[in-house]
Amino acid sequence: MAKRAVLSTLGDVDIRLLRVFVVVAECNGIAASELELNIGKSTISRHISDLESRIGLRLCNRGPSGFSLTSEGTRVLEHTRDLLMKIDEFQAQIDGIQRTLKGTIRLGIFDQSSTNPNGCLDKAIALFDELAPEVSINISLDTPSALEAGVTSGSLELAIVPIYQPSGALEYTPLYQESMTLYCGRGHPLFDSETIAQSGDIDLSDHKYAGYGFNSPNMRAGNGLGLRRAAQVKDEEALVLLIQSGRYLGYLADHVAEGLGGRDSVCPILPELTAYSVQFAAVVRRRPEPDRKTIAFLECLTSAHSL
Amino acid sequence: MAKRAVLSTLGDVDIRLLRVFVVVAECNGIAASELELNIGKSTISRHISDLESRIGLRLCNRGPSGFSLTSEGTRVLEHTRDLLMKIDEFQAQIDGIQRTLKGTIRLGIFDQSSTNPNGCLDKAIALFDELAPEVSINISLDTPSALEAGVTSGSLELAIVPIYQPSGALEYTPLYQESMTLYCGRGHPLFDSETIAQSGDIDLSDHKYAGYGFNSPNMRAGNGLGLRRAAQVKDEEALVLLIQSGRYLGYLADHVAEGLGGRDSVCPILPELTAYSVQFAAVVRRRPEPDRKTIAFLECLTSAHSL
DNA sequence: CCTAAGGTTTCATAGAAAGGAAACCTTAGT
DNA sequence: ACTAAGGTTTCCTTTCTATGAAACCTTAGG
Repeated sequence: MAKRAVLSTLGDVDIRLLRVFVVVAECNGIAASELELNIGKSTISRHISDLESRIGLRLCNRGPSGFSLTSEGTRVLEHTRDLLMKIDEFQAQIDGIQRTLKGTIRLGIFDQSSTNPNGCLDKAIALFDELAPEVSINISLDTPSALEAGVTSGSLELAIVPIYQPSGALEYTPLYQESMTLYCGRGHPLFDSETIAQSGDIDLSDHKYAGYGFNSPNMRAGNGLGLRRAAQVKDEEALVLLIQSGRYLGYLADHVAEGLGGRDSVCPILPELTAYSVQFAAVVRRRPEPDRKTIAFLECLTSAHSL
Repeated sequence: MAKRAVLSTLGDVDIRLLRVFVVVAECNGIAASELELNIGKSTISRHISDLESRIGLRLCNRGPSGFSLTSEGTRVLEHTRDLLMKIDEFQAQIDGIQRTLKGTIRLGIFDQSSTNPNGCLDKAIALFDELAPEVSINISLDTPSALEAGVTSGSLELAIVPIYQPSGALEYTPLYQESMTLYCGRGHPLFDSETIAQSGDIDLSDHKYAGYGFNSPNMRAGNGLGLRRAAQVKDEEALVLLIQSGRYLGYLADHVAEGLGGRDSVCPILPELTAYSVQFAAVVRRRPEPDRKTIAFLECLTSAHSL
C-alpha cells in the first residue's frame, strides 16, 4: 500500500478487529472467546493489541488476574456496537437492493405481432409480475426498426421484433416463429386452389401486391418473388381489407388467415414457394449491459416461450 | 483465513472499496478519479468490479461510451455515503475518547510531606487541571505504607511517598528530596552547637529519642545511630513539641526546623553524621497498567518538579 | 478508416494479514 | 513454593491484497 491520499485518512478501522473486540468483551476474556471466535488465543491477543494500538487506547485489562474493560474500553465498546449495527444495516440494505427489482421497464413490441398465438408475452408478463411486482411495465408498439432504434438508444429496455437485419449492437434471443404465406381473397384470379396447384409457373408479377411500407422480412419476400407493390399499408387490418377485396395479393401470417374464416375468405398461394417464416426475438442492447430487471424480464420471456 | 464463523457472515464489506466507489462516482469515471485517488486505473477498475461482485450488483456503466451509475448504483451510493459518514463519526468519537480524560483520580500523599517547599504538588495539580479539566481530583493523606497498599490494591491511582522499601509491584518516579537531620531543642544538653562541634564522640544513645511509630526511613535512621525510642509520635507537630521540650532528640526535615524560628528554637546535631535525605517519589502500580489520566497526572508531576 | 480516450485484463511482485504452535510470563489459589 | 489458568511473544507458514505496467478491447469522433 504505497499511497493512500484520500483513502483512509486515519487507517481504516479494521472492522474485523472491532468484531473481535466485541466478542471478547462479551465473553469476558480471551480464553472464553476462543470457542466463540473459533481462532486461537494468540491470534485474538494480537488482534486486541492491534486494535488498541490503532485507536491509541487501552481497552481492557487482561491477564491471570482477570479481565475487565477499562473505562475507555467501555465507551469504545458502545460506539463499536453502534458502528457494527450500522454496518449490518448497510449489508441488509444492499441485500434489499439486490433482491428487490424496482423501477420501470419499457418494452416495445412489433405492432403487428400481438395476435400471434405463439407469442407468450402475456404469460411472460404474469411471470415477471410475480417475480418483480415493484417494477412497472410500460409497453409501446412500433415498427421493428423503430423498436431496435429505441433499444439501441436506451429509450426501451427490451423489444420483441422479427429478426430481419440483426444489428451487431443488439442481442437477439429467439422466442417464437411466425409463418407467413402469400394470400389472395375470394374473387381473385388465383383464388381457386386447384388452378393454382396445377399451373406450375404463375407469374406473380402479373398481380397487384399489397405490403407494408416499412422495411421488413415481408417486404424482402415480396421483392424476392418479383412482386410489385401496388398498395402500401401500415397495419394488418388494412392489408386484410385489400386482400379480401379480391384485387390484391399480400402476405399474411397463417394464424391471421385462419382467423379470417378459412378458405372461404382468403386462400394461400403456392405455399411451397411463397411461404417463409419469421423468427421473432427479444432484443436487448449489448452495452451498456441491460440492467437486472431487464435480464429478469428476458428470462421470464424465454421461460414463457419454452413451456 | 481458515474459519470465519462469527466474523463477517457476509464478507466484511471492504470499506476501502466503498471509498473508491464513492470517489469514482463523484469524479464521474475511473480516469477522472485516478488523480483524486492517486492509484492507477487498472487498480481502480479492479476495485470497482470487486465491489460489484461482492455486493452482487452492477453499480455503473463505464467504458468509452461514457460513465453513468446504474439505478442500483445510485441507491448503493446513497447508503454507502451514509455508512462512510457513520464510520467517520465513529473515528471522531474514538478520537474524542482519546483526547478527553474523564473520571476521578485518587491521589494519596504522605501526611507529613505537604509542607516541603520542594514538593510541587500544587503546580502539578494546576497543570493537570488545565490538561484534564474533566477529571475530578481526590486527595487523601496517610502513612507511606498505607498509601502503597492503596496503590497496589487499586484504591488509589497514585501516591507520593518517601522511598523506603520499594515494592516490586509498584513503579517509583523520583520527584524531590527531603533532607532530615537529628535535632534537639533549647535546654537539651546537646543544644550548644560549640560543644557538639568539639566533642567527636557523643553517645547518642544516652539521650531520649522521639520518632514515628510507623515504619519509615526516619525510624531506620534512628536505629542506625543506636538511638532508642523513648517516645512515639504520629505526626510532626507532636514530634516538634517533644523536641522543643528540650528533653528529646528527633529527626526533623530541615525545612521544618527552619520554619521553627532557627537556632533559637532547635539545633541540628552532628549533621555530617546524622543527616540523611529521603527521596520522595510518585508511585503507581505496574499492573494493571495505570490508566491515561493517571499517566497524565504523573507527567504533570514530573514536569512540575523538573522546572 | 483511423485514432485517441476510457476501461479491462493479464502478469508479476512486494507486502500485509491471519493463523497456529510453542515457549514464556504473571498471578491466584492451593 | 507449586501449579494451573490466562495472556503475550516469537517464529514461521500460508493466503490475500494492492499495485503498476503493458497489452488489449471498445467506441466516439474526426
